[in-house]
Amino acid sequence: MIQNIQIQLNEHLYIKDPMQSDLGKAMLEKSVELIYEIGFEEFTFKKLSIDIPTTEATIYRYFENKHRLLQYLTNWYWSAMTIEYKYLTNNIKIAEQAINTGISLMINPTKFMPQHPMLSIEKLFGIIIKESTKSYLTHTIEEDNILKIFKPYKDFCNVLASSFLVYAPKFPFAHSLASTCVESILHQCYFMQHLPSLTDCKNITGTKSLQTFIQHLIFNTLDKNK
Amino acid sequence: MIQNIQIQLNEHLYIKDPMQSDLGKAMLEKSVELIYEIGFEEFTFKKLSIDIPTTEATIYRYFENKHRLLQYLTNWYWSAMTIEYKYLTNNIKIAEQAINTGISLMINPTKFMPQHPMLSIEKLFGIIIKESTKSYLTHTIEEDNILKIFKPYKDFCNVLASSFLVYAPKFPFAHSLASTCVESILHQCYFMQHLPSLTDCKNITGTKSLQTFIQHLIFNTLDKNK
DNA sequence: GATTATTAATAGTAATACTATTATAAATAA
DNA sequence: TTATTTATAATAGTATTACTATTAATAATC
Repeated sequence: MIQNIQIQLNEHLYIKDPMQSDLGKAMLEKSVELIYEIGFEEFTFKKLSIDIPTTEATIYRYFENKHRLLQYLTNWYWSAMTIEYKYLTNNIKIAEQAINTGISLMINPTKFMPQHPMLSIEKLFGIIIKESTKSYLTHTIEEDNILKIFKPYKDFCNVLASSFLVYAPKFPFAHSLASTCVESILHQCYFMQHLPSLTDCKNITGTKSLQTFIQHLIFNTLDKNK
Repeated sequence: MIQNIQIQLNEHLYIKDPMQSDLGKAMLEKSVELIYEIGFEEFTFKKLSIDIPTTEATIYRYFENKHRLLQYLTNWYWSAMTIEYKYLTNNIKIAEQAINTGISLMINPTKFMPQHPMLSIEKLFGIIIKESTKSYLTHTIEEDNILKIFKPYKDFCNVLASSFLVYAPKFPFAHSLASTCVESILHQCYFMQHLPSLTDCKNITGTKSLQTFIQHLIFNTLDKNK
């Protein structure tokens, strides 16, 4: 586990860097709690300002809108996950083992990621499961992409795809499989909680069945293409 | 292709059945066009009322809110898809062939689904790709689920899962694989259009590469469990 | 033709998303 | 030390959104 690493994020995500002031840090901390509790649609800067406490206008001096704040949080998450994955697989020579580590990390980020003094990884994971697709399923996707807003998410998918290619160098769909796995894990977690008939995985005993399913998906697909 | 089938939808989706009046039908037709054009976040009943034309309050007499209207459209889509899948695979004895039909249908609904006098399947498919997850990633998920709002989506996943089980009766993750495939196809379509580095599939030549990827995913996973 | 029921429009309100301007505090220079 | 600049936050707004109570108009039935 890595500690005390300041994650440098895309400066288009904020107007004023929230990490540079106590008030900004409070915005991040409280926004994670509030979005986790009431959901992104119900979340407003007015409500956040009451929790901090500060004024609505002050939050607007840090973030363009609530959407950018969500992108800030998802960027932080995927940046941290990429660092953690690289760290965890650093001395692993066997590709299969690296991939399994990646699956475990994605399913149980709280077990692997270091505790953060400000951001609750558990709540952040909950936000990633429920809200993260809303950060790119928007009408501003093209502009945001030009600003490199989705780079951390792409980076994570890319390091995962690279591990797939070490295991099966001729596999022609490494990137598609990586993004499918990332999204599938998040979806299956959501379905386990809220729409259990859409999954065979159970929440009990540490989500071991989800791990098995994703292993099936990845290794059976890759084995035919080794 | 099936034609002239009136799809009966869950009555909790609307206050007044939009299919029972010309004004209601105009709401459905114009909402598909408008959501397709400007996206669900920018879509409001006020804007829709100008397009129809009618008043905002009148639309509220048909739908509780814009969220229910989105759920109405996604329910219509998955109901129609389930009917179409059952029709297309009706006389197919070979499970592999049925599954391949399902994949084709999901990737190219416009090729298989009958033209609809009111709803543009092409635009509706675009809405499904970009907006459909927003119909269940909400804080009202539990209440909505009790009202059986997600039944058509579950039904489609279930018929797909059933085909998987005909092909590989011992496979323990048929439902997870079905929901993963459905979501993966929609995601890969979105990534092809907007974030191509997250996929290996290309939009050109009729999305054949996506078909190949999903076939890989399904059959390699199922083959090991036959 | 009168009564009842259905449906749509008018006219609102509270909350949301945002911004221009002012006030306050901190940092630096004279 | 005081004056000046700079950075930061609060005040006080506005336009839009989401929604509703009430009234008006139309159609159906007695």
